Amino acid sequence: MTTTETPLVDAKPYHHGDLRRALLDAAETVLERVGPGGLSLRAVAREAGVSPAAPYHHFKDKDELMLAVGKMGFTKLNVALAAAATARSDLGDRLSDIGLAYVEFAQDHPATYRVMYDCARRVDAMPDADEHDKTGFSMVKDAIREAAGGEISEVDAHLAAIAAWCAVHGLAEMSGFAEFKTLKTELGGEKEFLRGVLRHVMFTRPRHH
Amino acid sequence: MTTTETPLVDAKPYHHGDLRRALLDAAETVLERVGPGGLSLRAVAREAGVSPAAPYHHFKDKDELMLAVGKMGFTKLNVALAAAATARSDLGDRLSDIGLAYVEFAQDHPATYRVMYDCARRVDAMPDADEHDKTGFSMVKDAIREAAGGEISEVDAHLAAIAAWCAVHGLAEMSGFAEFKTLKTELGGEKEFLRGVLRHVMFTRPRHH
DNA sequence: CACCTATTTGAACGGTGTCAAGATAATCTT
DNA sequence: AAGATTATCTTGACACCGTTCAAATAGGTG
Repeated sequence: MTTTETPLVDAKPYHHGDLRRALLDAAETVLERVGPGGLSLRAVAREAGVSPAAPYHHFKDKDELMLAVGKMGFTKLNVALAAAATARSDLGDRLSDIGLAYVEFAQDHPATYRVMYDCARRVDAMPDADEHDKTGFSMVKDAIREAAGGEISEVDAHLAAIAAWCAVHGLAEMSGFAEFKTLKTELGGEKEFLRGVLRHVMFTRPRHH
Repeated sequence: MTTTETPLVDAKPYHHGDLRRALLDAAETVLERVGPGGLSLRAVAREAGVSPAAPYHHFKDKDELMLAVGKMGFTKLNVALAAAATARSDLGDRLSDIGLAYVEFAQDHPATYRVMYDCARRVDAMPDADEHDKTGFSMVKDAIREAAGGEISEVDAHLAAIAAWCAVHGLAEMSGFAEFKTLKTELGGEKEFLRGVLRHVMFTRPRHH
């Protein structure tokens, strides 16, 4: 779309063969190896087996590469959330299933998750963040309406969805903190701890009636 | 304590005069000027008017400097929270007053706030994070018990406090997102938006009775 | 074939974190 | 008070980083 309209099948356009894709994969590999702060564009190029200047024909900037990585991450996250939302929801309710999947995704790909939100913070840089968020967001909103049994106003559903999103994001970033360790063992495990917190987070009716 | 036991009054020990303090101040200045990603140790030294190698006699690493900056930030945050917790709480309840102060602190010092949690994530690097968190954390817990009118178990109060902390942290990081803009104007302002979200976040009784 | 365009390389520039050695100034010992 | 000691700061250097630009290379087109 942007540059060469990469041929969709067996993409091996010129010298290397879909370097753009290879760079994205290399970036994710290096990312989870050395963490978000230690990642260098040169290391990504090294991992992909090309010269340090090669990436500049596929991404105008290091930032643009990171942006693409973040976008990929959001796509994967939404897949995981959709899977959790459509699974059978007998044990917990759907809302806390989604929240659990969210936190577990962040725990499984911590560096990628960090890059995702480092990108998302720069609004101008993510013009179509709406598109990505909306899918996850609407799932949460639907689950909230379902949990409230229809007796919730549109704006309250929206606020509750934002609250849930914020809380789960915070939990994703802080679930590893040392202060929570004793409580986790006390409750019998990581998952039980997360469910416990989520039970408090995802309340659907505001106080003050 | 660590090095020279800096004389408490008129601290101008050797050549420059309490360079450690000057470096911390310079770091905060540069931080809020160029953002957390763009901050360089050399720029901090430049701002303080010393050579690039000078900081290495007061901090073993760039990381150690950032850690000290983060610690300072947590101290300031706790001051702000304590002020909000002890103020008259007629308009909103104490819980949402604290949450509001938290988010506003993060909005006023965005780069410092980022450094704070970048440090806090590395648990090994913040051995006494407990000390700092506990003050803010116990305030939240007390406010939760107050809001629940005493009919809340210890573990539920703990979980609710964690939930509130996570949610407010998430809100602090995402309150600037573009998706929330229309809702903000619809609700009549930033503060009203924040109160609205916090009303959903800080519920004190979990579902499933 | 020659031509053109996209891709990749190589070398270079300024900036960065960090360290070793030397210079400088405050403190300690006598 | 004078010399020895120690802490502080500067200078210079190294490797690495992001980025650019001219040259080299290779696929597509006539």
